[in-house]
Amino acid sequence: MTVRTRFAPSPTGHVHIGNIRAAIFNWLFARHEGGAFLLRLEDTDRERSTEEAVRTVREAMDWLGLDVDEAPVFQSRRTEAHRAAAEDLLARGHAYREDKGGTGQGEAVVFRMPGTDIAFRDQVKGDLAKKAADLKDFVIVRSNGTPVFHLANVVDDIHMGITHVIRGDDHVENTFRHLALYRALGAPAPTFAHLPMIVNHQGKPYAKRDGDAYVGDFRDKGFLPEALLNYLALLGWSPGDDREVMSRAELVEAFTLGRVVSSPARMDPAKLLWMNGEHLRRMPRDAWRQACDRELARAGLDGEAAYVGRVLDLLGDRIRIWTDVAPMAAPFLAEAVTYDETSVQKRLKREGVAARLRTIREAFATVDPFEAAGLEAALQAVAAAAGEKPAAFIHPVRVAASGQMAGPSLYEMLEVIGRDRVLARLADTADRLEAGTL
RNA sequence: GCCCCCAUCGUCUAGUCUGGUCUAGGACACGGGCCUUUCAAGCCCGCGGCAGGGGUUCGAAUCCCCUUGGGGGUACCA
Repeated sequence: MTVRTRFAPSPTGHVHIGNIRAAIFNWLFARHEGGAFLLRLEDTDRERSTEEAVRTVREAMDWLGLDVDEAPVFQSRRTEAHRAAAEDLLARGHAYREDKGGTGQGEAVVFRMPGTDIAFRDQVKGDLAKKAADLKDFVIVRSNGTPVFHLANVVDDIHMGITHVIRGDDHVENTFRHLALYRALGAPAPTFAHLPMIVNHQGKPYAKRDGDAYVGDFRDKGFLPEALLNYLALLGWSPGDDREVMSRAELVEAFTLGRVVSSPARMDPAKLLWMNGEHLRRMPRDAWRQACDRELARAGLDGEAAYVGRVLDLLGDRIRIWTDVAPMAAPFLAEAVTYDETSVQKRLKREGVAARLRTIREAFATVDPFEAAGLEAALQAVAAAAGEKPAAFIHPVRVAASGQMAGPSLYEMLEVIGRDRVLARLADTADRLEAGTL
């Protein structure tokens, strides 16, 4: 039998990473098994379900590369099938009508639990069982005629031919009811796998309004989809060997439900960032370049292609996330320097720095060609003549020329920034230091 | 309250099913060193864990029980 899995979100807003991880595991399993991965929008809550939200879900999936094999099923269009199933259950004595809870709003359709213990083997958690006494009858169609989640979910999974239900473990209790429903409906039950929850950086469960938790936010913050996919796949699953940085293909190849862990995992932004850097470094050079150019354009920075290429080469591995590109490249592409406050405090606001900047400016002015080797020699000579350590010049020069105390090799950086701008910045910084306007 | 699930370094995990090869391995983070007169990358070193208590056994991270802690469920929500 061909494997068929599905992701069944209710499109009520953003997709947070707990949800998308369920989609990722369903997708990985389907791809690993050579099966199909489907999407069902559980949009029966008409108040909160919007087209906008549906688009958000699909964008998040597209971005992560979770391709769907068949047209998505909209649960709201399957209401008749749900009601028909309820009628069938009623007709065969598996359900009854009752004003449960005495709402006075009419009678709901209530499913009759079989009165037997129910057990199943969860692919992640192992054998799970529930006593008949702990299993109560439940409403499947409200008194206003709308189907309840449990009914709709099961009827649609049967309709879609789902063979493996892979979902969050907040659904384990529901599974006993769903199993009873499958049996009453005369359909074979799928295999179940319940994924442990994932909690945020503070160790709290992801709530509806949890900043930082939406898939779109990760894209906006400059993460690579491959990195998020890889990181999330490793939250609750491991390949069994020491591999961590894995490509999409490697993940698909290695994924099995048996290796999913059963305890909850905490999101670690630091490790995600590290992983992003790893994937960035493995990117094909031209794609990397294109993405960098896009980042620069977005920040309103540009330059002649070859020159930008030189700058980017200089930055290289220092870029760990797309949002690093613009601020790191700015000293090379923007006319005005943006001074980093900490760097200014630490390297410029020191005794004698202004004077040293003027001295080194004089020396640099005579360096021709304005290249790394000559600049280094000049700086060494100036330091020696002044009886100071090179560092006394190196650090202030770096901040004066780039605004930051971190960056590429100093002399190469100066060479790329160019004579005119370097000399101007050294003079300007000395002026501002003396005027106290820095 | 009742029912269910979970528990290895700060974090993610390997190891648990099929007790010994585990004086518990890897990764991120952190500390130190090399490199670099910055930062990043790379390399080396270090720090750090089987929640607690009882059993079973020649032997337990691995099996059993209890406790504690965390999570989920207990809707005419999904």
